[in-house]
Amino acid sequence: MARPRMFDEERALDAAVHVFWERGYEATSTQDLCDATGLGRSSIYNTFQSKHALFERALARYLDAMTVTQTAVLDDVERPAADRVRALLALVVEGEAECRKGSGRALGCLGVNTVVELAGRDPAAAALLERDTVRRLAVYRAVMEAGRRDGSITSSRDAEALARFLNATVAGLRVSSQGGAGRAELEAIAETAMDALTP
Amino acid sequence: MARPRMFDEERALDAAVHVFWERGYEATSTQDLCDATGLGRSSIYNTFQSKHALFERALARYLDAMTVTQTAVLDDVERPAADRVRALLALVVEGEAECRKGSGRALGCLGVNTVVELAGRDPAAAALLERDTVRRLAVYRAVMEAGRRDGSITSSRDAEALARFLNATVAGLRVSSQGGAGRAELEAIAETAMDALTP
DNA sequence: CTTGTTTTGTATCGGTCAGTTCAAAATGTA
DNA sequence: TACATTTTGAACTGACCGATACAAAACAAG
Repeated sequence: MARPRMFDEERALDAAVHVFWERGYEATSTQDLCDATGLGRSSIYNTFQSKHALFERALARYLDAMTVTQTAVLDDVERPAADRVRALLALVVEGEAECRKGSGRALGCLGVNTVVELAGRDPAAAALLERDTVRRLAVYRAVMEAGRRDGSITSSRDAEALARFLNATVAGLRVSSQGGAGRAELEAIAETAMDALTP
Repeated sequence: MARPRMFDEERALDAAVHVFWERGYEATSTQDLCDATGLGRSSIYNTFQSKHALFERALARYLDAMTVTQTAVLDDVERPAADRVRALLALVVEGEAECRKGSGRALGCLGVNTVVELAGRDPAAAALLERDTVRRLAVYRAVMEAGRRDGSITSSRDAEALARFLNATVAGLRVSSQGGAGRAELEAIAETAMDALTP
């Protein structure tokens, strides 16, 4: 029928995620996207319509993957809920330490980065982030309620507040990491945060 | 001797702070800076050398003002240290609620925003932020030690960890605010964070 | 008033931005 | 092999980027 694509759309999307993650939306040029994906300009625009549309798809893909990963850790019903929360924080710390060792600098979280860079003036990005935050807060709330039931989380605060606190703690870890904090410092933050859940 | 300036350099700097705060470094054009400050291009470049140099001065000015304000709250020796920490968090929450009511959206913190946007690839910005973080952590550490002495902070964690945790909490509040959290949610986060200090 | 010095507005610089155009290349089908 | 359809690469578009050139304007000192 027609000439077939010479590239895998999902692989290209992953490459785009990585560039946006490293450089942010504004600082990433379409040329950067061509270089990172290995695609020509025509293929990029033919497949993804515009830089902004590509960013939306990249962000959605990142948020989905991240939330799936986090949910897997938090839904492990074998362990006490507090342990699962600890595991989530460890995952974040590990992720930051990992990419710091790999590329020399911490990347933080594309979600957090985009909240800071774009949420205030890009309604499409804000909507994606808002939807993801709602979804993630629900998972956080559930694990807090489970923690109250299994006795591993003894805070008297309601699950909603604890979920918000966990969300803020993850963001705080990410920013601290980008600000230069090393693994030991991030672990200290995570452990201290746990004290608010199990005093 | 020569023609005098028709503008106040510090007022121009404040306008630049505001514009960088709202839009970030990359998304702010030199034209935006002209509009915000009311200066012509010549005056901007004649006074501040370059967009980047202007940003450095704006960032330094912001960080100084912010740290001075926070230090004033945390050094109020009349009150128990835990109350001072609570007051600091209230100040952050209040600041976010304020600018949300004013401009319709939360601005977060120029320091946090710059950590996220630039710290990884702009050594000059990273150095300013690093210097400020060290300075602020020292103040945080001092108030944690005071809290242990006056008995208002009962956590057994060392002051360094508590200071890092407070720093991360402030960043988490800022990001949560930019992500859409309202005053009540921010207050819940702040109160929950306090539980880690005075369990 | 002139002179020397600085600021200011305007016009402009080369470069890069996101995005388009278009013809050549590459396929499945007939 | 010839055709229809799509992808691909390269050249190109107008707009905007940060930064500069330069002369008119505005002052203080003499």
